[in-house]
Amino acid sequence: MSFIPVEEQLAIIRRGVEKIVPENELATKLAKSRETNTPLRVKYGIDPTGIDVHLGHTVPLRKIRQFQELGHQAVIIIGNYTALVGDPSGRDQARAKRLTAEEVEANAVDYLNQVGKVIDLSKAEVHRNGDWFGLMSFSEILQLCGKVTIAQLLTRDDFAKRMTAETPIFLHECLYPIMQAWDSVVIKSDIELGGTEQLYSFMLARDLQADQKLPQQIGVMSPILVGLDGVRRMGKSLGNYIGISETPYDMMKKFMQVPDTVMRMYFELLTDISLTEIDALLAGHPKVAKISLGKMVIGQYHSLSDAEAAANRWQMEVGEGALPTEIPIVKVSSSKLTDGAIQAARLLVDAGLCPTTSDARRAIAQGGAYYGDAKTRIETHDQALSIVGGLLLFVGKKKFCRIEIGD
RNA sequence: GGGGGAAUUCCAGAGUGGCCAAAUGGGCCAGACUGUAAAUCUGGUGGCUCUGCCUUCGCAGGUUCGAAUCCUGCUUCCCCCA
Repeated sequence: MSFIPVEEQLAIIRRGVEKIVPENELATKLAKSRETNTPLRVKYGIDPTGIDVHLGHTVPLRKIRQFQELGHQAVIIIGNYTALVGDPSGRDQARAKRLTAEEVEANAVDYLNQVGKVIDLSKAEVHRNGDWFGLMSFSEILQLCGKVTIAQLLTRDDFAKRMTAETPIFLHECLYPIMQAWDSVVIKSDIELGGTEQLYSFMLARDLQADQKLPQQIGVMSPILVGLDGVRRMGKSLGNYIGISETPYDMMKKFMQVPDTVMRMYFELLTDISLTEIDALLAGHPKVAKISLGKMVIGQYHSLSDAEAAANRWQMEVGEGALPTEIPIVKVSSSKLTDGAIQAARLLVDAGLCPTTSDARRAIAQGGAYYGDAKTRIETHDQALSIVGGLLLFVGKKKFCRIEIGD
């Protein structure tokens, strides 16, 4: 395997990367790797705490794939032990729930399946950090802890914030960055990928590597991908994410909801097109650009034709107000009908479109409820609706169903 | 071990005896506008057999004609000192 020139590698690596520390060492490492024909070991750690891999995760994962394509060695760390602590990064509270070892392992397997959609797992090394942490004796742990001072830990941004805010920091959380850094020592990483919030751990890893007389890793940090709200980071708990296992159409709908302002970031971090092409797209109509964005990303996880179809369907159903192609059918018992009809508010609840009668009344009172293929507005909550073969019901733009009579 | 503070409707956060289903902001929902973006405007945001009724302000009791507000006990959480 021969490597392409350092400058070319750098250009690829720098794309969509917020910070490389220390920047100047990267070229040196790449040059040395090229001279000696030795792939760099590129580390990425994930804690198997959840199961849905979303686009936010794919940012560093895509970067790994780029490294793989450049001929370097991907090293994935499954943080089955760090997961027992919970990453304190970006959290102002300690994680409420602690996972059991079994849950963590099940998640890990699931995670790898999904990660395999982005990177080439057949060429990657996969380690579980429990493989080494599980074997450590208490005295070894003490020795490890002896390398870091509390003052150093407190310089970490999120700990500092929590100190100021007078929220608790638990002792085991302090171990998190140390564990993460130790992973780098064990697997002898040359480069570690992650979000910008990982800076502290990345630097700590350098210290520990130096302490062990190992070459020091370089941190390559991606910006945090913001979620659908365009403000907060994409995350499961915030419900503002696009999962890579979602259907093409669901993904498309979500892409179209994204604020215009984040399109550039999405293009840069989630697609491979050149910066010039991005500028060209953004110069055109934002809606067109957004559709292209959606298609490009969806195409990475589904077929291009599926992506195309999803875009067309969106245009039809949302852009042109056509009836949805997939309408869930809800059966309503005939025993609830009086002369083949039923009160509107009650029907909305029975159909599952509204959680409570009060909610249904509200929807109707505000003109957000419709019925029939022509989407006639329901006027009053006690309006009697005759149920004939497959009556359509809508509440707002997003909730709808077709009613069938059943017993 | 000692001292102090706090628990309110999705979140933050007012409310210290009746005018409280509970201010305000955020979020969310619906409507208008639109490119189902943003911005803006309007309305809504405990439940119900809905001009009224019922259940809510950590839990359990109590005082009062009347309690989110007062008292007692309990639980949980935070901070400080050691």
